[in-house]
Amino acid sequence: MLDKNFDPAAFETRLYETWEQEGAFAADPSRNAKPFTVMIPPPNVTGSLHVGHALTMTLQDVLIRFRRMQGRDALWQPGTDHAGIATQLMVERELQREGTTRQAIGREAFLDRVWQWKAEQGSAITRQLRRLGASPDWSRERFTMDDGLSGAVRTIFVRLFNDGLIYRAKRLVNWDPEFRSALSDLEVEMREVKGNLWHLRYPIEGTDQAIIVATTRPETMLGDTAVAVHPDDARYRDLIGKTVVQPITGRKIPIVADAHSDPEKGTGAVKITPAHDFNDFAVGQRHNLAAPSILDRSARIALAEIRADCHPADPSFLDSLEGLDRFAARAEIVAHLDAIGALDRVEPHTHTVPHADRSGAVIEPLLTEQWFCNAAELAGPAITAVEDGRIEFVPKSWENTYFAWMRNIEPWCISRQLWWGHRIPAWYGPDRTIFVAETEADAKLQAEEHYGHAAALIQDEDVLDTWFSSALWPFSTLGWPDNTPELARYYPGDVLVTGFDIIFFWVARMVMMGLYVMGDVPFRTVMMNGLVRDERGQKMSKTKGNVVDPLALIESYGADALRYTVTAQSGAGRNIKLGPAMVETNRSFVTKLWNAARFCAMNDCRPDPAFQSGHAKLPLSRWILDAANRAVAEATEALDAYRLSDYALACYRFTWGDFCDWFLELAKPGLSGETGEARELRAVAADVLGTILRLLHPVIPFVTEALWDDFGYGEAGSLIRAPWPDRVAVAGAEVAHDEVSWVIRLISEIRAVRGEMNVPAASRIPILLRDADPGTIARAGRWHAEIARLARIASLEPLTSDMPKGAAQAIIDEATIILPLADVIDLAAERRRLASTREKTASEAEKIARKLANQDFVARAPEDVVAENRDRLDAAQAELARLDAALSRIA
RNA sequence: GGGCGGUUAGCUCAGCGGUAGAGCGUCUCGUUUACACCGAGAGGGCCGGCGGUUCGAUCCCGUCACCGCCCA
Repeated sequence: MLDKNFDPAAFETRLYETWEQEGAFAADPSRNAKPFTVMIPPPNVTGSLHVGHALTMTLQDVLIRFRRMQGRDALWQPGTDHAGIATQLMVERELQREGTTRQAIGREAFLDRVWQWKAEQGSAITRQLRRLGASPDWSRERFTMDDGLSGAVRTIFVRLFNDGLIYRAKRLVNWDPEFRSALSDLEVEMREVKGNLWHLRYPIEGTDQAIIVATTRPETMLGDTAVAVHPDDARYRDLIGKTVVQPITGRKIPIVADAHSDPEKGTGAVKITPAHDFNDFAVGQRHNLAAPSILDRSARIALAEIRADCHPADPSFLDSLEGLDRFAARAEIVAHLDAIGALDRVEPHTHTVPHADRSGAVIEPLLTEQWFCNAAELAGPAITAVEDGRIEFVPKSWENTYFAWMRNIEPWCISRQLWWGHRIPAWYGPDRTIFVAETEADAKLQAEEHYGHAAALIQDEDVLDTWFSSALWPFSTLGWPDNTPELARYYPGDVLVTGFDIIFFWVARMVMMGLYVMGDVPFRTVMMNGLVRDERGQKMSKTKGNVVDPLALIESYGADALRYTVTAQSGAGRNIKLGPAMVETNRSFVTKLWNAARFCAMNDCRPDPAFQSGHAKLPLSRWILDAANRAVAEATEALDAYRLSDYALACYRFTWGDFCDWFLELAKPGLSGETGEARELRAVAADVLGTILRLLHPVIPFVTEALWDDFGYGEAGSLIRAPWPDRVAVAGAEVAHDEVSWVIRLISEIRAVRGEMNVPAASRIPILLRDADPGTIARAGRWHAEIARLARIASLEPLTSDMPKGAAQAIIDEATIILPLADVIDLAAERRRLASTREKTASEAEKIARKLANQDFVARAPEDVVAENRDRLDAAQAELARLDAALSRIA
């Protein structure tokens, strides 16, 4: 006997271990089956499961379990990403607590510590994925720093370098001064910050005039090499070409005309600091300006590069700035300018400031030598692949975002000044000649050839952007560059599921690398999932304190309830709102299924291998089997089209609305006993329950597998591999459908009238049918017991004598249902009820009549639409007549 | 400033040329061979505004408003 409620804690771990131990998640390249491949977007190894993971991983698991049941050789490739910055930060913090630093212990010892950390704590997220019920092939788990994957990184770096697609250059990059590393554009987050617009007076040489420039970053003025005005700005036309004297450094700099300067903003004149601003850098290039840096790698003032050109009025002030933090320097400079009368005014100003998305530090554009990847070149084929449909986005509108970014892609800065990551396979000779090779030995050979003798080489200190290795994931995990059976079979994959927030990190770069290395796209479909928000639609954040912990939700309501909730909420690509209340609500569906099964078990509805659903005879059997067919079709179509919420809802409707509310209720009395009919009903109940369990397994794997086992549909833990249900031809489905639908409508009508007339639930009333066809009367006779029970009536017979006094009436098709309620009926209320129904029907009829009276409609609308409206008008008018008759009877 | 998406029942969302839907919430009734994490019933909508196309518009087009996101 099953417990009254499903207790997830009692099943989840055990079932999961059974699956995993029996190899149920494993792909098998030797199997003769079509593969279905999903590459997990590898979560950060430092991460722990958040609701975003819960969403995207659930959706992937639904897809993979569905295809696995369809008999596909399903590979869901799991693993984690070494997350250079995040992981290094984690371990550095540990060291800090121990009172040491990575510099103090050295690179090698530090890397040992990171690996140690990874061994001890790097599997949190994979453990948590197990709690969620995710079913990737753990035996193939990979880590981006594994030997094989690291080898792939080196091989591809060398190949790209030799093809001229990777190069070293001194360019302005996004610099994280806290972390002291370059970052890519994508790792920078623009945040709105309240600041000031400082209006500064720059004297014009040889006059007593000054030009007022507006800036949000006064400290960078030390590196100014020009002032720019708009060429069409009449206010400044005469000043173009003149020289101004930078108030602190005394450097003489030109006023240049450049369209970068916006006449509407500030004063229309801006100072140009090429080494500390991306726009200014471009202006500098157009006007051949020098680009001296005035900040070091920790964003402290460094005067070395400007010393030579300085003629400060106050040298001691300038000297006092050396080594100051940029924000301290800002305060000093503003105060000094104010003191010397160079501060015109200060205007509060909100502007966007780049921040490092990991460390949170304000990004400093800094001129440094870095490795770059020519992304524009790689983007070409990646754009074509989406244009010509080799890759499709779901929903399609995301393709625009992809195109927009890809068509304006900037060189990708791939070097990071970190220790944890793939060390760049480049070595420098004594004269800084670069030798790029997969191994140091190769590099030495190259150097020997180059110099004519052996030379001492020093390897580049830097490592690669983590996303460089992630971009190779779809093939590096399959053994590339070796020609493994896995690579041949599982590349390209079928679908990549991910949030739109990493469309550029993941999708774009994997497509570029896949095409470059493999000559083929990495996946056919990109399914975008939305962002998870809290119950009020707010973005979750630690500072807001509205973060929902999926593990706590699993703890409280079970993994199935969480999985069902996120799946049902996940419209294609839209944001989903999630909170405990929603999961709690959806848990009731899991409970409902559990209880329906419990009821079946109590009535001995067990799977009967001899039963053939196609041979069912009872209309009720045929009706539910036919409805099951429709549910199977709907669910399958929805899954095929990646409409996972439609899939979840279709299963819900069928299970709750058809199976529980009507089939089980109508079948109840007929289930017991040893008649053939009872046996058939039990077999049908078990058969349909089996279909439901299979349909729902991808989304709620635990409860379905527990029931599968309990009912003996298959061996313990075998639902995960059970075949996906197919439609089964049901004899007489249409007739059964008409018949049972009529019964349902009749019961519903009677219930509605009872409800509105406040007939006590306990009172069993007789029902009469007026004007009913013989067929209807026969039907009513066949279903008498069921109707009597569910509509709580005493009898159901055709009206043969006079109309009883004080009766409520309702219309069903040609017949009028009569509920004699002489004692209890409120005639006025009944008249109101009938009149209101009449009103609705009349207005409906009038609307259709008006439509049909329109000659244009009749002439131009498709014939079937016109015919349909004629039918509807006939029906409405007939019903109207019956309602009028009913009304006149109680007038 | 450029682009994308949204605006449908109190809430969350489906629908997307031809009869406006679901779940939750609300109200009423209810212990009847599973389930109160339940059952039965009811109420609730000028489908954001204004134009246009069409025989017909929640749906297509234009425009405006508001909201969200991305890129400058």
